[in-house]
Amino acid sequence: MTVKQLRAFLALASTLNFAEAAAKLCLSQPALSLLLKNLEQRIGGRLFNRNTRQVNLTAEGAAFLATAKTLLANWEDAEEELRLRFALQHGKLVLAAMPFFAATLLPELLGIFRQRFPQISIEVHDVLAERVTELVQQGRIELGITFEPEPATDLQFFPLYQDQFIAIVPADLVKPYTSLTWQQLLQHDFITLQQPSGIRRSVVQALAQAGIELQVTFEAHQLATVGRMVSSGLGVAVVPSLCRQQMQEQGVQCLAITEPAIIKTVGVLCQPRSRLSAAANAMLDVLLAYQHSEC
Amino acid sequence: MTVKQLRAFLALASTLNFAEAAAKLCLSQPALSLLLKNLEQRIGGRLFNRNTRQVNLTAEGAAFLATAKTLLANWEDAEEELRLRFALQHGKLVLAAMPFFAATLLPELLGIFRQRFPQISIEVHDVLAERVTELVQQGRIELGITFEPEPATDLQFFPLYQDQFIAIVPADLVKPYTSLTWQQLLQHDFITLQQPSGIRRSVVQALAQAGIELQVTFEAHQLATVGRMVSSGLGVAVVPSLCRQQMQEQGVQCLAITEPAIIKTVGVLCQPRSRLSAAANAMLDVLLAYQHSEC
DNA sequence: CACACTTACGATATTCGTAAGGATT
DNA sequence: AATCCTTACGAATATCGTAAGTGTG
Repeated sequence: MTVKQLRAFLALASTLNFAEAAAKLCLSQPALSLLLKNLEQRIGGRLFNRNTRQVNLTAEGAAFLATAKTLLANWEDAEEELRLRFALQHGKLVLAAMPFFAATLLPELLGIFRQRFPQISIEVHDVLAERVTELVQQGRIELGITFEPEPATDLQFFPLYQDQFIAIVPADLVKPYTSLTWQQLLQHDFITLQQPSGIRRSVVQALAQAGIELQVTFEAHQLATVGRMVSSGLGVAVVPSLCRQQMQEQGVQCLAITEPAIIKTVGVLCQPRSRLSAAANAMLDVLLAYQHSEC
Repeated sequence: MTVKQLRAFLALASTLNFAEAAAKLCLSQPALSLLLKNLEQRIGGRLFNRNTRQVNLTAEGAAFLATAKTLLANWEDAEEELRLRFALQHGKLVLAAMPFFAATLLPELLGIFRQRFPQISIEVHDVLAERVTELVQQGRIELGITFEPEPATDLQFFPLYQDQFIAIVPADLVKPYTSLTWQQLLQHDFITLQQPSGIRRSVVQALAQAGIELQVTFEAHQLATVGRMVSSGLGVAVVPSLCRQQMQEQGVQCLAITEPAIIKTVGVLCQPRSRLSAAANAMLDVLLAYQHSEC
């Protein structure tokens, strides 16, 4: 039984008229007639009762109709899914990254990838760490750059590097320190990102473990804003070390911070490599290559 | 995407060798090569990574493998089921019959059918004659065994036999009669089935035509009950001759009845043969064959 | 007699197998 | 050099569309 035959059956079942059905199938009406005749011969019985004046499903045809519909639907869905999979290889890669990463290291990495695979277009979702994980789990993106998550699902996590968070303080607050303790830092007003931020959660969790409760004076939605707030002398903040350059450009001072140090692993969350598209695999290679060059 | 292409993909995925896979498919090896090339072109990417020395699934091909297997399995299962249905090796037949018929002749006929077509399951609705007709008209059953209805609709009626109703009387009421007239019969208390019964309606109608009004003393819902009532000496009754054996087993006497004789045609009500399923057609043949053997 | 499905037949397109070509070990 | 996939090309097959045929209302 061929796909074409099944299409013919369904078209005729829906119209009960050879001419109409043939038009739907972009076939001449005799061609449809033959197609159906061959199908009926193959399965050993009539699917339609027909004379020159009317066409009707037989009992067997009616019983087969529902089956046939799902058969063809599954067939076409599978083909389309496969085609989409390859479409990624041909043209498009979708990934997500935490905003601070998307704004710092990612552009450079994308540049390297693009140089090697110029025919592949890339869509970047710069969304909060939690949302990155969600998108990967939902299969809406192939690669997500985020903090190391619980190793729960069947997803894989490839570490990229370990980020030791740094303190940023106003330039006029510079002292002979090369590093600060949290005790010293918290003598100043504290500025953080607003609630769902992965950076903020990391800080709060680490401090809680050290028995320190964080008092927040100012909150903002974007790191750039936090940087400006610090450079304006409103207070101090803590950010991933990856943001050092960006912060320094905004005129703040960066200092290591200890007791406790906050160290978070940043990496790539994705399906097992074998299930990734060729494009995603290539991108993952680029990301992990960066890691090695760093060592 | 054609069925043949999918078969080619699966064959090659299982062997990872063009020559072997081609042999499986009863094709030349270059033909398989072309088949796969066309498939890959159609879906826009490679399913196998191959050089002249080895063949391997791509990530996309591996992901598609499971899908492809179930696709083809479903396809072939559906086709086979349909084929079996036509070959009467599979399927279900739903029929209805008047209770007195369902309880007398029908089991024997079902046995004959089942012997010939053991793979077809049968659902019997033993319901009142009126309801039998309804079910056929509604298309909820394919065959209905009932009294000959008005020749109204587009349904067909195939007569099976003519039933001349008989009187049943208590054993102690036996007289030298071999038959009774209604006048003689109605000197005794009369027992019938309750109102919607087809048997009762037949009797009432026939008597009305002869100008006789029926006085009913006892009513019951099932023929077996009527039989017991008669054998207990409560009165007399009239039943289809088909019930003779069943009645005699209950210890009543059966006598022909005349003036008027009540003769009703019993047969099969159904759609025109061409609209029946193969199974229903076969059953109809069995039913009508019984008729001929009877003559 | 008109409409709608089927059959017939010639043209086109597809598929196939044989033979030659090319790449990898 | 041997093996195995790919490409080339002519032949067989299948499919299609036009036109004629058939049956039903």
